[in-house]
Amino acid sequence: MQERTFISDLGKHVGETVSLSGWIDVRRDQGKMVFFDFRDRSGKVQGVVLPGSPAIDTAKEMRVEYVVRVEGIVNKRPEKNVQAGKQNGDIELEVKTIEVLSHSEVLPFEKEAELNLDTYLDNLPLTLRRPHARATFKVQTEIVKAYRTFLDSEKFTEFQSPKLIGDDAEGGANVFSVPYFYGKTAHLGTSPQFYKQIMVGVFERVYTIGNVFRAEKHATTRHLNEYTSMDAEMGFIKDHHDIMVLETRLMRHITEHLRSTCSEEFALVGAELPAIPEVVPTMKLREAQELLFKETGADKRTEPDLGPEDERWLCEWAKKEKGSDFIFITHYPVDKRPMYTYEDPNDPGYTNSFDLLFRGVEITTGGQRRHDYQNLVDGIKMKGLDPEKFSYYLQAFKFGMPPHGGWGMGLERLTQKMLGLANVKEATLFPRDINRIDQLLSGKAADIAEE
RNA sequence: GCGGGAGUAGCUCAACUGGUUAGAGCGCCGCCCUGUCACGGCGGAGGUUGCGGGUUCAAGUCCCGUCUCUCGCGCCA
Repeated sequence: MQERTFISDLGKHVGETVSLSGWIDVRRDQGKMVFFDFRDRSGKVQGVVLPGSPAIDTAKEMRVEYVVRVEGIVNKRPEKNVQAGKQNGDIELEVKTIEVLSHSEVLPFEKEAELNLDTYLDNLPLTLRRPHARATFKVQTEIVKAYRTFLDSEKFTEFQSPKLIGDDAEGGANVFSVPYFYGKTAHLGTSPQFYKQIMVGVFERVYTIGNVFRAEKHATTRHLNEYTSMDAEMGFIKDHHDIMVLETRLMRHITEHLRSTCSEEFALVGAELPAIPEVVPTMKLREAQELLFKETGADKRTEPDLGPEDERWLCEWAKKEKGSDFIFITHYPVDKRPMYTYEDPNDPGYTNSFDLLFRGVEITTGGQRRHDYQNLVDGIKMKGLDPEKFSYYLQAFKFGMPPHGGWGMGLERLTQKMLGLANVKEATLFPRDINRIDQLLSGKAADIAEE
């Protein structure tokens, strides 16, 4: 049996007999002869089964998505049949034998057409094979790769954080519970926050990429009940600006990495790489609200946070006025941020924290943390929480914790906005939402069990 | 949880103010086609208009209820 040749390599084998393995992407039956587009992980090529070919009877039976092993001769195409600008547009495979490795039922949707989100999600095992989805997740893979490469080069240490958490010490209601041993209840982690801070005491600079879980019944284009959080935390900072500078460099690195690895995918999806200057526009929350008031008349100056509409407006402003798809908003009020957030000594009541907005949506929250033990205990008490419940976490701070800070970044949101996808679920392989937990059963949670 | 929009063939959609037998494109099946590349031509199958009730001579269309999807808000990444 011939060794497998990948479709992208066929150009090097003109005149030779080769064997390729893959899927039937398109079938064009001409009667006496049949054309196919074959697809494997490396690309596509046209195959032609000529009238006298021993494969002609089999060819008539072939259907889209059949998995086949094909032997044939790689031929240059006649001049008039060359398809300029198309992969393998100058060659084709003259098919001699077709071996069916697997049959396929008829697809329940149109292969190339736009699909409703519902149809797309209900058919993920198939719809993920579509070029648009493949491009999306190729880009996502490269984002993660670039994230790692950059932080590794900055001497960060990657670690794995637990997903089963003993108690929801912060008291949020939005956690999933799971039965644990001896009648205890565990929870699915909503953030690796405490662990990464503890790890600063170990390695100074750490990052972790992992899934987190939010039991919120939200129904928006930017929320998921399970998402991938790309966290980082670093010691020996002066304040939150050190973190913002590093994150800016990181985003520039990711952008350049995508430029060199994913230009085809961006073209296919119709997206543009982000514009990111060396210095990303930055303003305090109150400055942003003033600007909003001055420019639009919308008075949000007493609000403790920005609404989605405000975030979209600020991003448009940053793009138009500063040529940036990104904007940092800093100094959220103390009572709007978690108990570990560092209060700005020069701006009491406000924190050394920031959000990074990208194309209209928050992709990052970050900031400087309270590193002094007593200061952190005060922060916990100020939130009306019980320091006793944080004793495990607090140990790290009793024994010398450097000034530090970090960020959490939503991978799916970043991917969504990079590619201009309408819904974050399109940037998630197997998204979990209020109804969709697993397609292995009948598809919708509501069908599986009543609450 | 609250507020919009939507649900018609396998998919994407159409059906003006209620009015014959609910249509189209794609897909599917059959026949024809030796250069197609989203092949083409001819023919065909396929519908309890989400579900339940109501108004009416007459309901895909109007009303009530219900389920589902989707978008926005809250919360957040």
